[in-house]
Amino acid sequence: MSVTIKDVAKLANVATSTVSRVIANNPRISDGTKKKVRDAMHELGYHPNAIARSLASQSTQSLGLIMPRSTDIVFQNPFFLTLLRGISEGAQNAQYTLLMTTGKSDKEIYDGVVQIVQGRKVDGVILLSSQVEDDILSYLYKRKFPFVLIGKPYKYKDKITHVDNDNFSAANEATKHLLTKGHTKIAFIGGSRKLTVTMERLLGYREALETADIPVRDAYCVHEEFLSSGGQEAVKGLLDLPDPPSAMLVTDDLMALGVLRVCNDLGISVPESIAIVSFNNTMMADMSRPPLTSMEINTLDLGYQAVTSLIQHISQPNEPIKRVIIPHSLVIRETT
Amino acid sequence: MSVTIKDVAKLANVATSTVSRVIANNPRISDGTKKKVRDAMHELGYHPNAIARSLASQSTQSLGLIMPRSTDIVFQNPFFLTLLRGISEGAQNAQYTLLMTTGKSDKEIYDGVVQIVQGRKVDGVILLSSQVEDDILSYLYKRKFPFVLIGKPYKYKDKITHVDNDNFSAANEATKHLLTKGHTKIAFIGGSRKLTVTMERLLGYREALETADIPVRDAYCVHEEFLSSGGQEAVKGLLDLPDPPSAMLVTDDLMALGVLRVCNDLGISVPESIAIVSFNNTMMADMSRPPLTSMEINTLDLGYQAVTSLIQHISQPNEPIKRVIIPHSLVIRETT
DNA sequence: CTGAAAGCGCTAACAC
DNA sequence: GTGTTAGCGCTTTCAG
Repeated sequence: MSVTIKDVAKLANVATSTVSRVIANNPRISDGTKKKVRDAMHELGYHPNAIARSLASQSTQSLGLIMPRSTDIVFQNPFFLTLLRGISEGAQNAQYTLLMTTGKSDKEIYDGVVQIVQGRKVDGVILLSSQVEDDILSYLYKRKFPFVLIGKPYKYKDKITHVDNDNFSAANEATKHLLTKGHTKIAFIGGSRKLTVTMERLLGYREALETADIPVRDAYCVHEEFLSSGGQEAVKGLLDLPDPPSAMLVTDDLMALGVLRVCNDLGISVPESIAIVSFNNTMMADMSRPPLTSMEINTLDLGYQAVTSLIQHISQPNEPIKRVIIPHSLVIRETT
Repeated sequence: MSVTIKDVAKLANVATSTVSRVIANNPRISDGTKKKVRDAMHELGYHPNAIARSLASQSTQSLGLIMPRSTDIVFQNPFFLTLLRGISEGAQNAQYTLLMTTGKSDKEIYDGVVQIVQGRKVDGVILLSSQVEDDILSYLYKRKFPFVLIGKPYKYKDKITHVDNDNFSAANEATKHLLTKGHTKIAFIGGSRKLTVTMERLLGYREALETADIPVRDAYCVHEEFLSSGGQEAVKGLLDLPDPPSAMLVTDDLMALGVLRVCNDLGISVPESIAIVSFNNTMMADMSRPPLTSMEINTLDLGYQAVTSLIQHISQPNEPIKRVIIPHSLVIRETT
């Protein structure tokens, strides 16, 4: 097999425990032996076995990444790529590696989580987005396993470290932007009703309308997947209405792109006939024709802060639960 | 601590080795004891510790994912997201989990690799793209560590399992497409010259021109990063030429989008004044205005086949080295 | 400041 | 079929 701590100990004429201490850079070891041991390591090309270390020290220097939605969907959205970039930067900075589990069905995903959590393959877990009834979240919470949620928990709000935007306000402001543009018939195209983020944004949207004394119409609120096709479906339904909306609040750029495409195909001019405000402000918002007015939610930060909070939570489990709110800002382009 | 194999053994009145065998579903165990042990596991809520298993069995059921380019760049390109989807599907199907290491500098990335490889955190590694002189590739090759390359190795071609497109032919066909459209002044906008994929495509491009008796001009060949900004830089330089090209072969959609943007800003009509053929056929090719003619390289398959090959290579190390070529096809849209 | 020795939780010969 | 036992490679008391 490969070279172990024993070989190093033998060559350096010390005990294995001393070698171990040198690896951990224990200050109680004299500089002399430190050098001796390090030389031996070099000579043998020694590199510590992380697995053995993990077993003995009960820590892995890995973080789990859980996507509680089918990978089919998540992996098609550039939003996720940016989030991943933020997460990976944070992990890299703290010398953690990332372990991903994925799955197509809820069961597959859940089993994957159990495997890495109970299998102790990770020191903590990042949960991307939460549902109203979230099995995985409950599982982690009950086991008291360190985790951070990107999004807002439905239950145990002040018992779960989470990183989120103020989605109520963001949607509220986005809707108001549309109102100031003179729109009164504003539709809401959101993701699944099971997601807390969707519900938050829906509330923000409703509040804006109510404040403006505009009745909220159920027919104007549709829910689809965060895909271009989702946006297409949604807008088709809305345009078929006897009294179609003149503006739409779309909670994802990819969906908005679908909306835009349908409008384009139907010869509906944007923003003249239909105004659109979108969410996430991904690269696509800037690239589309016309460029999308989109809510910047600072996705990169969302990911980065999530890892940072998680690592802090792991190293100081007794610190109080943290809640980080990432700022948002509307980027106005040409669809409004 | 949590419940271990010993607790199960005690409750079921068997030896730990028996429990271990039940976990591995060893056929030599009688159905009776199997049931007895499983019941005990259930009762205690036992779940095997993956780390301990790994240490004892010298296998982790994890695969490493190495991005040999700065994450800043990779994580901005939707191409990568699709690749990741393919990889993750393959891994999931085979019950492997994915471990990602990233880094900003070459050194960071290299150190990350050493850490997971020598640290034995993974059973094998997927290397995304290769450079002409590739330290990481050499390292893995010399250590005889199981890995698969997505792309073409510069050295040891038939000693390294790799999954790739026929990039020479792909670029060749793309160029010929432009030639048949009547273009003779065709530029090449590619990625870094260090990447084998760039060099392959450049060769395919040159061969097409030479066959058509068109001299290859060095000024027409530019190399930039796979970013929108890279495309913008490139096209600006080309348009400043005394005799600017009328068509461009761009080896990435994101770059092509940058090209398109500059053309748009300058009032240059596409495809009338400048024709563009791009590569990768990501979602963006379809979304851009005008939609990009782009080379479909079946990115999802590229990722999926890579994992499959790697897993096979791990389980049967003595099988011959495999080389998988994923087909390509030009998707003609409105930029040519 | 350093060494001896007991484990971390599991697997895999080797017995019987 | 099942138990005994010796590790996997490292960390961490406890001595000294």
